[in-house]
Order: sequence, then C-alpha cells, then structure tokens
Amino acid sequence: MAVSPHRRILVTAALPYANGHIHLGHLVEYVQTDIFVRFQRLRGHECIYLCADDTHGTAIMIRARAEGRGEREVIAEMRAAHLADFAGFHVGFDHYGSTDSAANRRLCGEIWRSLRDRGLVVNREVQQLFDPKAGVFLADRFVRGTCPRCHAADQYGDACEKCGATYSPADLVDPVSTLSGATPEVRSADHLFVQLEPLQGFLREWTQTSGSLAPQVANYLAGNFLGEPLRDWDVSRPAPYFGFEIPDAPGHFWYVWFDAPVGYIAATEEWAAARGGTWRAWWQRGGANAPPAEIHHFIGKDITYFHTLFWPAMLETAGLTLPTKVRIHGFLTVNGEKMSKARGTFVLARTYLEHLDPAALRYYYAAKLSGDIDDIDLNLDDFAAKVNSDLVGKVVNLASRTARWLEGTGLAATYPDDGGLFARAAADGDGIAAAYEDCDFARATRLIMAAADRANAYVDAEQPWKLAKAGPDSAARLRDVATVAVNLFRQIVVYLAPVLPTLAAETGDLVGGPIRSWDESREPIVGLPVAPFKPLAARVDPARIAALVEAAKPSPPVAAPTPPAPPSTGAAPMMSDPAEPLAAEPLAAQCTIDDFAKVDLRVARILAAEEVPEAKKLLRLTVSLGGEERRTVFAGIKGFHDPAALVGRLVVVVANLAPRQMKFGLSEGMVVAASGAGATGVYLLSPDSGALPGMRLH
RNA sequence: GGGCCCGUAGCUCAGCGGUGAGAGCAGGGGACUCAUACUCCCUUGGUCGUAGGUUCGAAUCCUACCGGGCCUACCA
Repeated sequence: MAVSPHRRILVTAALPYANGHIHLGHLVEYVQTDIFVRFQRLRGHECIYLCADDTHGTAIMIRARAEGRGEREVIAEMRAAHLADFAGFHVGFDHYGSTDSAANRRLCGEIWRSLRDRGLVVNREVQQLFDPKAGVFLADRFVRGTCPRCHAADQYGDACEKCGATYSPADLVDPVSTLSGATPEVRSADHLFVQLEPLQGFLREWTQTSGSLAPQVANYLAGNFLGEPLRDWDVSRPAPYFGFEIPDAPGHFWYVWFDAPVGYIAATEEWAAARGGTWRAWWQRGGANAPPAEIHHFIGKDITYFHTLFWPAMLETAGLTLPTKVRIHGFLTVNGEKMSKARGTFVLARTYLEHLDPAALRYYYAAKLSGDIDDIDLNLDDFAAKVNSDLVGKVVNLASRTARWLEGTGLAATYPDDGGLFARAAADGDGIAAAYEDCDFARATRLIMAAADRANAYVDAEQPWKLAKAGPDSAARLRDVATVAVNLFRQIVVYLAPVLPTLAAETGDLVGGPIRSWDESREPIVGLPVAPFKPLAARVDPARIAALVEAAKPSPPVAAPTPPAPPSTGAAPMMSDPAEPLAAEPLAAQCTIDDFAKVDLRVARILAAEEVPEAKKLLRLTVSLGGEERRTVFAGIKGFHDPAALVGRLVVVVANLAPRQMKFGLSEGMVVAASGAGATGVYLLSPDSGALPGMRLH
C-alpha cells in the first residue's frame, strides 16, 4: 500500500519556561513529539517541528531581580542550556524561538487587534495584594501568613493546608510577601479581559465535533466549562511586568499565557522567513495553501485548558487555522512515584546525559507512550531490563550475530527464500505506521519487537554458525542466511528510526546507506557491501543508574559533611564550659510558640562561598534550600571560616528574613551562628547527619 | 471542597461486553554457543483493587468505597 498523499504538518511542543532546566519529565513531551515528527518525515510528508522558550512573567522578573541582573540575561542563559539539553537527546527542532522576540510582539499585536475589533476586550478593576517594597502586585501564592480560622502559621494566601479554610489573601493574619518580606496592601488595578462567552457556541462546536480532541478531553471541557457562561479571561498585568506592553493600553502588559501560544506562530514566522517564506502559508485559513497545513500541538495535561479554550478562541477570532490535533500526554512518575529530589528521581536532562545513553531513554519512553492522557512511569529496574532485552538482546543482536559473515562477500545478489519473514514484517508496516500516527508508540514497539523475535528464531533455526564451519560447500547458504538476517535487522531499524535516529544512521553505515524512507521496509536490499560490524547500542548498566540517582540527589547522605570538630578537643569538654555563659548576653524576654513560628529556620546547603574583599567580616554565600531555591546571603563569619571549606556543608538559615540591601549586594537571609559567652569565635550550626536542605526547624 | 486519570501474573503493560484472561521481562526446566552471558524451545504464575448493580453473558458498562497519580479552588 502506498503512503498516503503528501501532507504539510506543523508540529509544536509546549514552550518550556525559562525559569528552570529541562528534566526527564519535560523530555517525555519533547521525545514524543520528536518521534512523531521523524515518523512523518520518514513517510515523505513535509513536517516542521517548532518550539521556543517561554520567557515572560513575574517569576522571571523576580528571579532576575534576585540575581541582580536583567531578565534578558537570565533568559539567554537558560535558552542556551535548553538547547544543549535538547540536542543531547536528539530532539531536532526545525526552529527554536523565544516568546521575547520581535516576531512574537508583532503577532501578539495582530491577534490583539482582532480581539479588539470583535469587541471582546473589556476593562475591569481587580483588587489585588501589592508588595510596596518590591513594587509589584502579588499572586496569591506569593503571599503567606497565619490562617484566620485555625491560626496555623505560614499558609498560602488563598487556603490553609492545615484546616482547609479558604479565604482571600487580605484575610490573612500577618500577611507577608514572600518576595520581599514586606506586608502587602490591597490595591486596585485596572486589568483587561477577553470575553469568551460570545465564543461559547464556537468552542462547544469545535471541542465536541472537530475531532481535534480525545473524547475524554472533550467531555471534560463540556462538563466543566462549556455548560455555564464562560468567565472573562484576565489577559493583562500592570507594570512592572516582564513582557510586552500592550500597544493600545500603556502601562498594561500581556499576561504570559497570552503571548506564549502566539510563540508558536512567531517561531513559524522566523523559520519561514529564513527560507523566504511566510508564516501565513501555515496559519492562514483557506487561501491558496495546498494542501492545507495540519497543526498538531503536543502538550501536557496540566495546560489543557489554555490550548483547548483560550488558544482556539484567539485563533478563531484572528481567522487563523485551528489545531488539527491537540495531543495531550500525562506526567512522568519515577518508580511509581512523583519525581522527588530527595529520592534522586528528579533528574535533569544534563545529569542523565552525564551517565547514560539518550537513545535508551528515547526507546523506553517510546515503549511506554500510548498516546493517551495517562501518566507514564519510568521504573528504573524495568528501564534497564527493557532496553537491554529489547534493543541489545533482540534488535542489535541480530546484526551482531550475523553481519560479520558478510563482511567479505556483501549481501547475496538475490534475496533468498526466508519463509515469508520479510514479507510478513513488511505487511506489518501499515499497522506500525498507524500506531505511530496515533502516537501509540507502545503498540508500535510491541509490533516491532515481535518481528525481532521472529528474526532471532529464524537465525536459531538456520544455525549459520554451523554453516560457517562446514566449509566452502556451505558458503552460499551461509551468505543467504546472513543476508536474510541482516535484511530483517535493517527492516526493523527502519521502523525504529523515528525513535532511534542514531541507530538508524549507524545501521546505514553498516549496510545500505542512510535510511531515508519508510518504504525501505518494503523491499529487501541485495548485492551491497557490508561494513565491519561495530557495536550499535550500549547496555544499560544498573550501576550507572545508581550513580545517576545518587548524582540527582541534592545531598547524598554518605557525603553529608560531618560537624566540624569542637573548638576544645579535650577528653572532657564539659569541664571547660564557661561558668557564667549568660552574663555577657542575658536571655531575651519570653515569647510564645507563635512568635517562634514567625521565624522560618531552614536547613540549607552552602553551594558557593567567597570572600568579599572590601568587607571586614563578610563572606558572600550562595545557599540552596533544596530544589531550585537559591539564596545569596552575606554572613559575618569572615576570618573564622575558610570559604573553600564551607562549600557543601549544611547550615541553618533564617529563610523568611526580609532581604537587606548591603553595601556589597542584596542579602536574602541569614546564616545562624553562635557566638558570645565570653569567647571570640563564630560557630556555624550543623544539623545531624541525614538532614536535607529545605527541612524546617520546629 | 470540585474534577480528571489509573488500579489485570513478581515488574512494565495489552485486552475495554461474548469462544477456557494475554505479551514482554523476571522465576523454573531444557537446547545452542554465531552474538554486547546473547538467542531458541518448554514451563510456573492472576479472587482482572473491594462491594454491589445492569446483562443471556463483565476485566470490559453503572454506583459506592479503598488505594495511587494529577489538575483545580472565583487570575478556570
């Protein structure tokens, strides 16, 4: 059967946020999308794969401020890191843009104008907490305080985790901005909203009948949003905000979720412009585009809402092409649980690449992805077993055990009788292709492995090693058997090429040249030379996985620094305790447990320590509170501690102390140390062995 | 609080109304020795989360509950 008619397919993966590094969870989507794209190209279709960094919003602004540099410096650095990570996993975008681009600003303006023209934009006052010190409006999660109902301390601005009460951040007792430590105040701000209710009819029609969404997603939307009037969508944020100022509304910026999806189009424009084309060839509805472009968005289930309601509403209003498919995947768990930094299962792409082969993870993900919304599990034992058994034991082994008999002679001139094995697998090609098309890569790999099983059974039955020993009389027969085996192997690699591009390339080097078309699975190759066999896939060594997990842990327990030796090494340190320890600094007034609870003491790990040359007493420390939480803290311990010796050790910090501008920079906390009692030293506190960064002192 | 998804052999999963519940891996037994201790043959193993219900018939549909994951909680 011939490949279906030529298609033009534009594929996007969700834009990763420029506030964090790529991890194994992200990679599910980028690998899934990459496989789909490579499959389409192998089938002879025109398929472009676009993505970009999502750069705007409060989080980036806050981060840049904390690091004392500009937002564009922050996002440039993260972009480089993202690109390196994707390249490492053979994720091959045709273009990787940025939402912070001229193209995106212009396109946001175009879509915005169409929303204005349709009369969908309205202004409305919004009451919001404002941080007077940081000078920004605060989302609820940036406010913490004491629950007004049960008085649990340190609760988020919208609900209490202890008693379940929900409230407005303004109701909190002692509200505190997590950005600056300042007390927020309620302020009123003008926001711009897009009315969605006028598009309710369109959205119902599109979500329920277009075929773009899986039935369960359509049902979810119908049951949760489309039954009642759609609320207006708040699409602006008041200055200061890192993003694009709205042209006809000075002082207002597009909310990050407005300009992010437009980034898909902006990436198209940049890609097309570099080739003398235009984005309209892909996004313009109708027109002279032939055939019309398909738009496939791959996203995680967490952002379903934006891609199935807001985004189609924007496209519809602007008269642009609606998504052909919104393909939604679940989340990644590791060993059956949510990824955990403490367990070493929150693994960054870069960390993985330092330990293991990206092809192994691509294969494992492919074997797990079924195209539906379920979460997938990366079971590390299963990962090693599956990759080693399938890829190495079954597939590569086919070539490994037979190719060398063809090194001198090359493939037989005509394809021998193989009992119908090649034809059988060729016939399976349609089913395998259908599975790829549905993003049911798990089914595809199952079908492919079945072919590999049949091929190995063939080799076993023919016993070519006996033919090799039987002498010249059996040479022709040996060559035939090896020709069959190598053909079956290459056929399997054609099917796996979307998943394993490097294996495909190396197989091409071994025999037959580069694999360029799915149709190469339909006809055996004959009469061609066979290169000396080289290993095509590495086994996954469980020890490497263990090393990876260990490297991913924020603080390997075995490497936890031991507490520094006490100043007195006497056999009976008790005897040297000062007689009047409290004389120099009498006890402070009594306080309540609630008073104590206001001070958030955390275990932190010192990541970097350096002298501040101009300062008499200060060291500049960078500490980690676990995960991505980093703080710069100036500590008055210079002269008592060698900076180099501090790196890696655990200390206690006051984590919610209001940041303080010091002569040498902003200090975002305080490292707790003991001093006084008539002695001169300053002594850092260390938790017992096993404590982890981020633990709170209670 | 609301909602979504999942719960099938030790592990990872398929099957999603109809002949006696399947695959791969792991385990057990044999064979082979070409191959990255690899492959081939045979084989052990399941109250299909629990309890009800619908049906001639349910792992498959419905309800409740239990367990796991996730999204939300008036910026949805």
